[in-house]
Amino acid sequence: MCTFARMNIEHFLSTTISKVINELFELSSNPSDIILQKTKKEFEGDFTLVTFPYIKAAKATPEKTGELIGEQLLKSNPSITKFNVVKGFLNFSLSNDFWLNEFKDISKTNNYGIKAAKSSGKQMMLEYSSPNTNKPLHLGHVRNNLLGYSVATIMKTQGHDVIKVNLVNDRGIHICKSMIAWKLFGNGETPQSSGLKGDHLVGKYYVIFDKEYKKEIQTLIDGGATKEDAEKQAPIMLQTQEMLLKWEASDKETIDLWKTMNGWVYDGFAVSYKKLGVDFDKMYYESNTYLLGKEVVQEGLAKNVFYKKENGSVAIDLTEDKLDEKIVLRSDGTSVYITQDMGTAIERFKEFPAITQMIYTVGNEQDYHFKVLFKILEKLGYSWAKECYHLSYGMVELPEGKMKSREGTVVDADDLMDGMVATAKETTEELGKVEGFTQDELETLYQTIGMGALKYFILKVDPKKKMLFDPKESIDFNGHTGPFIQYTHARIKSILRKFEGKANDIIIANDITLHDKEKELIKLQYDFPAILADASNTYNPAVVANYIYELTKLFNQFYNECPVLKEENNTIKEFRISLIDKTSEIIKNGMLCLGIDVPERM
RNA sequence: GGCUUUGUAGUACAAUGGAUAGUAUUUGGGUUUCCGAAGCCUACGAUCCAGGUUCGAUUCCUGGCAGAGCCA
Repeated sequence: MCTFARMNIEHFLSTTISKVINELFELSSNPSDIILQKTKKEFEGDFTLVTFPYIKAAKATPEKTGELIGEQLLKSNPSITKFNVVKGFLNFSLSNDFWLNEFKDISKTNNYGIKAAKSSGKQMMLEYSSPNTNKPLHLGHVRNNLLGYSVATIMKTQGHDVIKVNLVNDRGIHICKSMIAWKLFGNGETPQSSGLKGDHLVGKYYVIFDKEYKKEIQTLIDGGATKEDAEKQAPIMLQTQEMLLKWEASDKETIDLWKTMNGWVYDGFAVSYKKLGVDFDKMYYESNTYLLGKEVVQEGLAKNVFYKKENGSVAIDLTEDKLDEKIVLRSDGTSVYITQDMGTAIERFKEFPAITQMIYTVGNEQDYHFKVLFKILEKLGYSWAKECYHLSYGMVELPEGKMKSREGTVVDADDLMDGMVATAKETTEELGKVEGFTQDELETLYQTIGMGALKYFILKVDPKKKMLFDPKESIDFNGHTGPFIQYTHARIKSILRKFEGKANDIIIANDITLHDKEKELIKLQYDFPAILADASNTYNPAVVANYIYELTKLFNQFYNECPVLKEENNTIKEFRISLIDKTSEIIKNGMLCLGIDVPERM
């Protein structure tokens, strides 16, 4: 019964309760109708049943109804030892032995809560990062990368085979802007000659383009041109458009420059990705995929899903679906973004026929775009369209509002990460607890703590919501933060190191009376698998982040009240060692789901 | 202008339609001869406004107000 109960405490309680209320009140409820919740801390009990829904059938007050059900529960299941009623809430407790047995099962399970790799038989593809090769990564990309990586990791804990992919936007007019500016003003500057990181170097010329473009526009306006004309006629813009045409015509010189500059960017990105700790199973490049989708337009026309307009462009009418008309092919025959997205999706499902989900990690500014994309795919008759999901996340805002690259208000990813690591170093040195670390270990530690702070700060927020980042106020290392959790993990490991024996070898005794905090820890540990499943189903790392914080905080409370190494009763001491050993494992695995490492010492 | 979305302590974040709305930070107080004080304990402080549905609304619906995004 124990194993069964461990997997399904709620289920077995619901079954019991359903039976009880059916008998008492002549109802015909199913276990799935029973709404159970965890009892709030302020009240005594483990689980709570809200009795308001049954007062009519019971023909009694909420209090009386709770009493009736509670009495019956006590009789029907020996694991239920007591109950209390507060208004319409029936709180009941499970026995000491029940929870102790619960922990025995948990402690025996290696990597508790995490399913074996690829055990679910489901394969899915998750796209994230998707940078442009005309500028370095900034804070917005950081959120995207951390979110995508974390969701992929969380889904892997459910036994899914997750293919992480990156679709690099490596072509187009914006790429040509950097190229033109470099050609005109670069004097042959390279990452080697200037010591600038490749992506930053290219980004620099993107900014130079913009400045020059504005200057030329102003000159034209001063010469009497309208703003609109000036924007079209600025020489540097004409040159850029010419360059794009040359690129599309595979002009050798243009392609060579493009390859060279993109190469610089990729070298730069590789460094940033490594610092971020993210990786990909497959790279896609828009220069290879941008022509995809044109056949799909023909297909759509043949199926009468698309129609030709008078000016020759091709469109789809989505007004019935509360969306607008969408152009899928311009009158000049060139495709738009959504055309290549359609083509790319179709290609991917051909290439990976087994995938059951296609997840796009893209900011919420593209909500409409993805609604349209998925709807079009559905109308074209692709059955997998319903398996496409837009993992939409909110913008990262600064105190003064949105980041704007042209106004120089972006928070650069590399600067941010370096700053965090430097702060970690300062703080660690101030606290001075790192005797015996080698220089390499110290560098790793600063990296771990600094990145832990940054990653946790970003991932603890619900992805759907926008979040605020104030560069002037450095990210905290105390309280609800990554370093707090890392520190707690290090403390536990310190205790375990001092324990003369192996936590794994401990056989937990049967006659232990649990301390309140011990019981709470077991109850919270029990939740871990459900937390991971929930986070996976809702694509939400914040669920894991907040859970791990709760667990960590609870451990600290426990540790404050219950001695471990100093406990004189050996049975209790060993139980506690086992309890904190499991706690540290869950903290570690939970943090790994967020892409955060936890140190053994800090 | 149309569509989407968000409004919770000074600040930043939580809360399957449920109990006295949690947590961090800030500020005040306490805590270390004792397993790691980046800790623990304690105090102060909030649901944008007006209706509606419900036994019960931060949550769902309608209308305002404010911010953000998308589309022209």
